[in-house]
Amino acid sequence: MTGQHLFKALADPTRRDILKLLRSGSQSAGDIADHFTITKASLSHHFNLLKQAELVRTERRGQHIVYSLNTSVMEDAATMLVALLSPTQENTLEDAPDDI
Amino acid sequence: MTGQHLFKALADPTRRDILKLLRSGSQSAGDIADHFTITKASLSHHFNLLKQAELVRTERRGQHIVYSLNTSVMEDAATMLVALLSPTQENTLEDAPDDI
DNA sequence: CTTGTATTTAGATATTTACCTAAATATCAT
DNA sequence: ATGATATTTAGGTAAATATCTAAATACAAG
Repeated sequence: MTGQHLFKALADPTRRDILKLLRSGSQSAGDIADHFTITKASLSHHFNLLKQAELVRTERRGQHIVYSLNTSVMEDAATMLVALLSPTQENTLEDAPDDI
Repeated sequence: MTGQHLFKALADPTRRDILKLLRSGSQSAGDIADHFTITKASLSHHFNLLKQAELVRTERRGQHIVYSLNTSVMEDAATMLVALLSPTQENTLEDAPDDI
């Protein structure tokens, strides 16, 4: 996992709002759309990016397609973030060469 | 901490590479630039976005400007990510933190 | 105070992205 | 099969972003 898809998916406020919505339970694309002012076509585009990042899963139920959080990716994401930002023990700013 | 700036900053591969570099210690803008093929001007733009997200700090040392990770933001970021993706039983969109 | 080095800012361009409308696909109900 | 509903795909546009070159700023050393 490169993080490319993940962080890109998280970079958009609409997509983060979709994720927030889904925290309270799975919803169909149409139900999700009721919470937004943009068109369903635009939302579908966002759904695609969220799926690409594996942040959500889909399941068809008759006419509806139900979106739900893929919670298993959450730990990976948090781990990735920590890994990205955790400094190694040596070398902090204070240790930087004082080459003034 | 806005989340908007954070995830946007993390969405770009060059900026993530800058952060990875800084994990092993603070470096000046020029030293960082040696690891990339893009111009220093372009990198400066990326530095600005990383600063805006409070992912890095700067300190002037003579002619150099030394960049270092802002590690204090790391826990906030991880917490934010977990909050965004953790399902809840009763939360609605209104209950969700706005600033994620 | 002038010259050299380090970094940023300004202005321009190419690519990417978010959004829209319209059309296509999939399922359900009659 | 026909019509209605739900969702996605296609095609196009406007805004945002990454990048470049050139110019400006900040500091150090002579």
